[in-house]
Amino acid sequence: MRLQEISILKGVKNKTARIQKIKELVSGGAIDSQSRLLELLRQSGFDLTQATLSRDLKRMRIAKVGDGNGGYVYILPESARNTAAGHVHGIHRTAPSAGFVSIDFSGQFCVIKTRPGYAGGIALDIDALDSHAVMGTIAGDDTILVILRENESKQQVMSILKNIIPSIEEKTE
Amino acid sequence: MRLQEISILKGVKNKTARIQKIKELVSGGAIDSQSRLLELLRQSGFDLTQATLSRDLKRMRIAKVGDGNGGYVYILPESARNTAAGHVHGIHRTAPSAGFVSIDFSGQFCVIKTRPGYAGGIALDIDALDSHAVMGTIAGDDTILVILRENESKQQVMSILKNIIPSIEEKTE
DNA sequence: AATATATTTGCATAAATTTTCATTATATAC
DNA sequence: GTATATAATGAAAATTTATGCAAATATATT
Repeated sequence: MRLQEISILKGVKNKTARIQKIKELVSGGAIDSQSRLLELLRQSGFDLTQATLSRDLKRMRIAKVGDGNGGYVYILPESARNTAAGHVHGIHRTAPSAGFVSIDFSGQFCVIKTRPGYAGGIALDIDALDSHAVMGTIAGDDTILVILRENESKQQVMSILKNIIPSIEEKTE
Repeated sequence: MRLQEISILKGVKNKTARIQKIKELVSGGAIDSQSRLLELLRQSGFDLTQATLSRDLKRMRIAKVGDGNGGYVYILPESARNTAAGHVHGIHRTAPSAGFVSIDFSGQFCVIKTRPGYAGGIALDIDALDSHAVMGTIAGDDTILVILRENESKQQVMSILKNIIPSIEEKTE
């Protein structure tokens, strides 16, 4: 039953999970080559080759750009605007969490409060993650409603949101 | 006088002009490789190698991304957001500079290139400044002609335009 | 003007990325 | 279940992109 077992393992660490992990790693802002990303994916238990990774990145529209400091960095589509020339800063580390105030769950809804004016920007960042767990967002001026897919746990959503709002961790743990 | 001649040519087609041309070509959205871009640049009279082009793109933070249709496209930093899957948003502040591509001066004229559709909006913003230095603007779809008053220096005009296009400084190198 | 300093560039090559091809897995229909 | 079509994947080749280095050019200083 060797083959069977292997196939089960592959089923667990499937494409969807891998894609999600790639998003997480890339949004961290510290990936400068596919080999590096591959390394990290393998450390997370994913088994794939660089060829597959290249195809994933192509489909996900993840791009490699100069980081303004002599190196390169991989970025998620929506995050690209942060890299616009003129912002001396690195890639994602800056503001997304600056406007964050609180987060709350109720059923399949998640309500995020922000400082006035920040809701739109943060909602865009959430959309940029393009997570399966997030069905959509609606942003006002200081509130974001995140509509989740059924069967997605709070924990799962939290770990996704952590990518753009690092301070969530401190606030909730 | 061979060397002399060459240096004169290089002076004419200098880095600044090349950078600008690259922006124009890339914003056209039909570049899928550096060799293709190199080809077009050469057709425009620029003489450079792929190595230089690679370094230009790195500095300009131009990125290559999957085009969602099996191929790749090079994109300008600001354009990156166009590649995202469409979601409905409430409020989102977009800097007026989002559509800005390049700026050039010739005598009392200033020509601003924008991404398609942005010229009108940016021209409105320029008009709104109601600056004495700006006599008037004429906008097409992706180009704005700004007519300046005599005796107004480029620097002066630049510093005025910076109010609505903060990234001008870096963008024009 | 001459010298020193920094920047830009091309060439050759290295490194990274993409694609082709063959194979295996997954889903669909019967 | 078996057969057929579709999609995913790895290995290696092909292509594309990045870089070390030296020469050329531009910039600043005296």
